[in-house]
Amino acid sequence: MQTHFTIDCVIFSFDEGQLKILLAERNEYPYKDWWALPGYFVNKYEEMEDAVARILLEMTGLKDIYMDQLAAFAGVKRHPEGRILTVAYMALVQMEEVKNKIAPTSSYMRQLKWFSIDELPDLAFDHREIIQLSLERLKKSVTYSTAPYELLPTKFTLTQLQQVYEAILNKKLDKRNFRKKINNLGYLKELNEFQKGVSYRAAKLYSFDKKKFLKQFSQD
Amino acid sequence: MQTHFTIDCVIFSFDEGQLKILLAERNEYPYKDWWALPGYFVNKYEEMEDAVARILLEMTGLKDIYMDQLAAFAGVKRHPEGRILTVAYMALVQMEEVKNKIAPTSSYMRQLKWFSIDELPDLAFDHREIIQLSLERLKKSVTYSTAPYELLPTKFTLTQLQQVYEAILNKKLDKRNFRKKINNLGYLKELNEFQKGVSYRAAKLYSFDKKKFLKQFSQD
DNA sequence: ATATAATGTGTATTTCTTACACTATTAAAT
DNA sequence: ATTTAATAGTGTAAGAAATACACATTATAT
Repeated sequence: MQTHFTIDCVIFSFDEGQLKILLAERNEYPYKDWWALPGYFVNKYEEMEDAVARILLEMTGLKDIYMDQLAAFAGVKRHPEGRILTVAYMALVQMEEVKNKIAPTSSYMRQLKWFSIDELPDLAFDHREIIQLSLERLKKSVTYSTAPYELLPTKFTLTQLQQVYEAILNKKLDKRNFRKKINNLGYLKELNEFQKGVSYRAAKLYSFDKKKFLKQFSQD
Repeated sequence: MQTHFTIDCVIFSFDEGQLKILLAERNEYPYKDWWALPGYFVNKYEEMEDAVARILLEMTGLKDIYMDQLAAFAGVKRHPEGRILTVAYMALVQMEEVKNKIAPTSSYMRQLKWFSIDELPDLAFDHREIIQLSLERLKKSVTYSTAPYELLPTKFTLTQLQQVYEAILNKKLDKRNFRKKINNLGYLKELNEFQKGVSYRAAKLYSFDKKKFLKQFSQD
């Protein structure tokens, strides 16, 4: 009637035109030496969301990360020593902000590494299934959540935004149609700034107006 | 590092043109005499889904009920005696099938009663929040899940179907536009049967072709 | 000056969404 | 037999959104 209680995080970022997930190499049985989602036990007097924030801070060095609960996984056979219930969360970070952090190690985790979502290794426990669910959730929410903008820097080009959409939806989009749609969203701000450091025509930068976004979706 | 583990069910049905939820009157502290979602502890060696099925059978007398996990609720302060993690599920039943069951009672539950969703009593714990979430989930999924058909008898009229949509979406729909859309779904079967026992023109009956439905949604 | 690599733009077609009102059918009441 | 009451069932036009599709523009590097 009691169960162990952990949280696991599917931490996404966007880099080199691809969605990536941060995985940890386990240094503990079961599944020693396997790759797994970062996660850990929730403390007795700790709120679940605080535990997620704690893990995210430990893994990425960042606070106030976008997070969204996916589901609870509680299979009796998930762990050989009896039920360990895990609540899976999805988190989104900007690669720029985490790239230069020193990956922490610990007794139970040998290293952290970003994997492209189409080059994932074999995974411990039911973590493959959790990732599958997170990808579906991300796909469904792409047009009515802030997800794409959580994955991009605050100033981004429309091409970058399109690439994020394409990575999440896992299909190519038409450039002109995409821009037409984007223009009608009403919560993107065209800046008077341009991309720098590229050896070709610099693209205009845009920013995301979260207030306007929230206003739109609160009316429905 | 361990927690109590329960499941709670938001059991919906459709009756008298309204969505209804089955609630239990508690006979135990805390929240003695309050109304609450039906739920109970998950046994040590019992799969979570089996526990849900067990509760649903107990409350409705039915097996093989549609169920869908909503989310985990794990607030430290949910229960005065310490964390009780609950995984909330949404279930959908046909009122006809449960109407004549004898509502069970037990030491911890005084009675069961169906409440219309806009006449809910005060609720124990965070159950109001759980119901809120279930309503939003139901709304989002109405067009791409089998939800409307789980709430209706196997043979139903288009007016009944429209009423279910209206109850879920909480708004009136135009009859002609609704029927036009429904006609294009491709997974409804027009039967050569008519409503009986009404004192006005009898409406044609339709049935839901789950196979066709699944085929359509597996291609996306 | 030229080559390169990506940016940025318009139109025609089709599909979907919305708004809107009357006739048809059945049972019950007279 | 006729009338009444209640719901079933039906089409069209206008507007909005989605789709398919190709080329001139601009900044940098050589």
